[in-house]
Amino acid sequence: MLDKTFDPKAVETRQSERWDSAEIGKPAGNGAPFTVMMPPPNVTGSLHVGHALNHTLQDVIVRYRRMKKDRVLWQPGTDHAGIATQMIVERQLAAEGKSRRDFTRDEFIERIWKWKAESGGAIVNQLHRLGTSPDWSRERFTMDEGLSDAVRKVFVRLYKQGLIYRDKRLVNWDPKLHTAISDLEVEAKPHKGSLWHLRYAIAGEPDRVLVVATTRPETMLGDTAVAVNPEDERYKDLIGKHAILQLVGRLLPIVGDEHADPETGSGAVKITPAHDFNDFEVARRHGLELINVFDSNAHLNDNVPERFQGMERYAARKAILAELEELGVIEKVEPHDHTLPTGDRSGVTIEPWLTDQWYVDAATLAKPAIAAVEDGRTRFVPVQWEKTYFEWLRNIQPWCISRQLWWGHRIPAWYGPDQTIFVEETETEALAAAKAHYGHDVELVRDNDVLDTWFSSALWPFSTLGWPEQTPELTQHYPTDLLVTSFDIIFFWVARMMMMGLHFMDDVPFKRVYIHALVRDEHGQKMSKTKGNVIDPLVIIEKFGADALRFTLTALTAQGRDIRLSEQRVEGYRNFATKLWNAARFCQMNECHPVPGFDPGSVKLAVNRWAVGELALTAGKVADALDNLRFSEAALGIYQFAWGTFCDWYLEFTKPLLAAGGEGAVETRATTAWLLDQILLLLHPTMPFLTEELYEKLGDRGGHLLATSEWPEFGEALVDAAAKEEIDWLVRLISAIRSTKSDINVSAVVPLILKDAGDASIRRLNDYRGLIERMARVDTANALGEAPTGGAARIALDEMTVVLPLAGAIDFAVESARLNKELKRLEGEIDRIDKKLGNEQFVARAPEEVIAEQREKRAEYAAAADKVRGALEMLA
RNA sequence: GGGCGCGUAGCUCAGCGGGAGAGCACUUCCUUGACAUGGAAGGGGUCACAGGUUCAAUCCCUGUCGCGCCCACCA
Repeated sequence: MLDKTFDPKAVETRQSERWDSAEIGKPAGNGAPFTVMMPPPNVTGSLHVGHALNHTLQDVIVRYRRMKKDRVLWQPGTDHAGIATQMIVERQLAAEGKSRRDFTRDEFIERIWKWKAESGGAIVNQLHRLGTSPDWSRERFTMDEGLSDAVRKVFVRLYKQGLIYRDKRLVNWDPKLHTAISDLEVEAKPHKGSLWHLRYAIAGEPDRVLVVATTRPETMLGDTAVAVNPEDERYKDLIGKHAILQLVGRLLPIVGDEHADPETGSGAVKITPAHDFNDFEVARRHGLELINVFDSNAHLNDNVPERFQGMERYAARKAILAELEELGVIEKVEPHDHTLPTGDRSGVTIEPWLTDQWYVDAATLAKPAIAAVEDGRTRFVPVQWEKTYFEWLRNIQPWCISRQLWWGHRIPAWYGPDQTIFVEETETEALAAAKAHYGHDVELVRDNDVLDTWFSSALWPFSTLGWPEQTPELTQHYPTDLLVTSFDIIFFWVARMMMMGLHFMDDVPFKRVYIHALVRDEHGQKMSKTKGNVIDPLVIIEKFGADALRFTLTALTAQGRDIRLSEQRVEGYRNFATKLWNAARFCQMNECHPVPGFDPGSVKLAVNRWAVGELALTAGKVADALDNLRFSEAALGIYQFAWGTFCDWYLEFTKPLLAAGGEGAVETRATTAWLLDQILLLLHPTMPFLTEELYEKLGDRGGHLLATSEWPEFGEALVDAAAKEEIDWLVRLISAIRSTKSDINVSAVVPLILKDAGDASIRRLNDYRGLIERMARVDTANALGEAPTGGAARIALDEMTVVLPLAGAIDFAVESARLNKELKRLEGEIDRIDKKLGNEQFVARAPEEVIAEQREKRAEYAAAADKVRGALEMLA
């Protein structure tokens, strides 16, 4: 016998172990391949609710496809997360009073690997708790040997194809982490700053001054020009002359450039080509000098007057403003709201800085990636994300892929004595190439930088399948079928996988991309550690069970809206698990055991024919929802059937049939067991633990659910229109009786029931209502043998048998309920029209005939309402 | 400055061209045997607002208001 309640903890541990030993994640069978690439979580990560959502959705689909007998591969793994991981270990060192610089590069990397071995796998274990079922035996890490090999090959090929190159240009420099970062890793943070208006003297024009506005006075030391708009009448004549930068005694050419907007500031703008992306372009156009004034810490370097050298950037600002003040050239200072570029990892303000870095020619790689979505080889769900994707790819900038870190894939480039670059997969090959180039052996120095983490993740869909080897997995599982991820990494990851996949595999990496919502906190804020508003899925699992969490996340996943997770919701769905558990318990107590070879098409009783038909419809609905990635629809569909149809109606209808015994009971037992089984199967993708446990306990099927069952598919054949009509009628009838609570009905019916019963246990009048409900069910169940005609029905309730002329009462109940409803609707309409006619705006703006029409409608409704009232009175 | 999305019951949210829904909360009742993590009944909604299209609009179109997010080099 099953326990009285479902105990998730015990079940989850046990079933997890069963699944692991059965290796349910391994691709099995000869079905069509179905492949899903797990977005590799950072090794530094710990399970947050976003992972929980992401992996639940994938697991739902993957389990569903396995039940459909596809050959499913769900490829798991973790990402080495360059900066994040290095930061963790550096923080550990800092706690010991050391820094990365106290170690050699190799020692430091050794230390990170050690950290990974000890605590890098936490997230994988946590995913286990959720019941996720990827093929753990194929788990990969972006820095493991095979994937690193793929990274080197890709880098070398792209370099030789001219799609990777080294360039000196402005990068986003993080002065705290001492590395370049890509545009995507820069966040614009709002900042309340000041705008300083400064007067510049003009060389040879003692009477003129030029006012220039800036938010960053400290960069003045690197100014090499002032730009004005060539169309700007105020300054046109100054073009070609020079402004005087008094601080350093430098002459700044005044150039005419479109970049200067006459509407903004004073219309004249200072040009600092080495520290501003726009100014850099201006300098290119006008051949201006570039003066770099910062070192890697964003402290002033030797290119500035000695008194400023070594100053931190904000200290320098103060010092410079003080001097300007003294010079009396500050025209005015305005408060100024703007945004500051901020490093997403370090949180410090990013400095545009002139360095040599490696770049990917993203614009070229983007073209096929755009085309593939345009022609539908890859589809986004929901489709509106395609717009975001296109927008970004069509305006894509070169991708800066080098990072001045130690943890990551070291760039396979070597420099000769004269700085000639040799890009090869190994040092040996580089040396050979150098020998060929120079004609003799030379010493090479390897590039110190590592690659952006996203470079290796971009290869994930084929590198994990064994590329560059032509493995059977690669042939069979690429392109993959589905990628499930959230919108915030469409650019970081999805777009780049598209580019790399198309370039190296000549096909899209995935046919569908499902973009799910972000899980937010109760205020709709993105959850983050710094805000301290994180809901820990492990705590939820502990409290309500993994199934309840999974079901909640699935039920809340509708398109186009973020998820605000509440614990109450999880609690509600935990109750659903309990409900189902108890339904199973009921089946067990009533000896409703699965009958081998049971044919749902063969049942005879109307109630059973109805139930199997409803189940078939539900199965179709759920499958359709899952096929189209409408997760909430799938979850709620099965919920509704299991609780609303099966528990609330079917089990109640059939209680008397079971009690009566005979052939009807035999058929009903078999049907009940079968229905419960089908519910378990339909629910399995969302609630794997509960369903697996019940499946195991309710029958001996010789193995776990995925191995020994199939997804229920019945088509329309099981739907018996006559049975459906009959039982639906009963359901409506009973509902109508229930909802008719007027004294007349209760008092009209109850005495009839009680006349011959005299049951001493019924004491209070309020009991009557419960009795009616019960009776109605007994009645209908008994009536199932013969078509309910609305005539006198036999009522059996325990030992008491009452014959009563229910028909009149029932008809009355139904009719009055209908009329009441109709009346309510009509009165609502009248109200609505009255409000409309009372609305000044409407009366003022609507044409005469529209108003007349409304008046007419009102009269019609009023007349109809009167009729209904009359009918109700007659009934009474 | 562009783009996307959202405003449906007290709260969190599904839904959608023809009967306004779920979970939780609330009110009343129910220890009869699957389940009080339950059962039954009920209250509560001009589906943000205003126009338009339609026989019919919460749903489609336009505008307004409010909210959120993404992208963007404006001193």
